[in-house]
Amino acid sequence: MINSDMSILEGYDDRVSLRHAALGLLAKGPASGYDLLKTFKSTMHPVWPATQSQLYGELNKLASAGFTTAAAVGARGRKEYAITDVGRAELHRWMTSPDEDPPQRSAVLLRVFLLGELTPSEARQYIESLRDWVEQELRSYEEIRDSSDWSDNDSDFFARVALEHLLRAARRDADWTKWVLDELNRREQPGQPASSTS
Amino acid sequence: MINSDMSILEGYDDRVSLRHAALGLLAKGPASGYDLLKTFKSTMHPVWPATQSQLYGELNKLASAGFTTAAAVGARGRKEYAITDVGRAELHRWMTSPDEDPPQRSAVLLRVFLLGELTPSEARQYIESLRDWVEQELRSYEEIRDSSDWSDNDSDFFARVALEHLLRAARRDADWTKWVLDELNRREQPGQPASSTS
DNA sequence: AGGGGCATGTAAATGGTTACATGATTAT
DNA sequence: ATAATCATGTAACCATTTACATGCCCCT
Repeated sequence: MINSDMSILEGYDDRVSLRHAALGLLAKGPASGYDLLKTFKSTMHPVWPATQSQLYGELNKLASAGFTTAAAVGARGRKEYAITDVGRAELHRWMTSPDEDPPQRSAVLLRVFLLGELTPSEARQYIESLRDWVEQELRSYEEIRDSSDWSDNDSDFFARVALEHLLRAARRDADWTKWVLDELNRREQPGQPASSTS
Repeated sequence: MINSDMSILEGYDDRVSLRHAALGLLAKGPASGYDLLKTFKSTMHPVWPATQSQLYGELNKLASAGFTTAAAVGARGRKEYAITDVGRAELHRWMTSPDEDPPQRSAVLLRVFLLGELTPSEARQYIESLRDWVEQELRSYEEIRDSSDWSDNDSDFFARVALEHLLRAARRDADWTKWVLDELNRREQPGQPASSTS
């Protein structure tokens, strides 16, 4: 009744995602805005960062929509939220319909695309600092991997799978920056023919 | 006078980037909104997509800010924009200060992180369709690589470098989905011990 | 004459960021 | 006491998306 027709079909916006990030975390267990905020600033940061302001707003909307219940109010005005059946249904709907995820934008790629507007030396410097940055990022993910104990439950397993994605992305980016620097060298060498990069 | 102090220091927002995408394209040569729109829908799409509405608005702001001049008005009200010296300075400033790029969000990674909320079969299906999707993406980038003739000028070179990034990212994502499917199989095999994924 | 492509614009809604603001509780 | 931490909220601004709106030029 309540769950299947109207509440989902009206006023929804498929493109939203902090909604689903919060809902997803609440699916793992009840929590307050303050609790969730800590998760968004740590674990979730490389996946779906959120500010305090936005999170509290979204949690209120989630409750108004019936996706969560603002359960007990604890000390210091703490509001603990729990996901409802309607909320689980909405989460499930979103998880299984990745059709229109928000478009990806990359400031890094944009800069790379425009690197011809800088001097060769500036362009090289940009790639070099990018390399340093992604290597640092890689090390930080490796540290997370090595300092956590990953058990075999679903939650840890999929967190590990997500981390593996981040690790591989950082490795590839580091390799790519080195490849770019090689290509830049090759272009600057006068006698050398340019390679045709398979 | 006009260029150095006020126009740049007031009302700017370092996080903006469609501004810089448009400015960057205009740095390669004068163009109209309509011209740029075609570029945003093709070449720029995997880098920094933009809608018609947003682009026209931004072009007007760019002109008001003195970063471009709305040069000759041609047939059918066509406005051709050209970058100014102030505009080049602003582009340069942005290109060499990547400090605070907008934070990255990945709906894919978010779903992966929450995959424990689906049944094993649904989770597997999600990864499988992701694999199909990224493989298709990879093929489309390969086609661009193979059907263009990349000359040695800066513009082509850096476009090729950006494309290489997209190619490697797609390959990496495809490999990663296959790794995830292997891990899922391993978890479902009863007698087999789970691998500890280096 | 009429259709298709060229060409620009505006309005409303939403998501995200920054900054501001307030108060309660716990530990020192 | 008072500082740190817990805990939530609001207001203003900006970027982005969707939908609506308009008109000109060229070809057949």
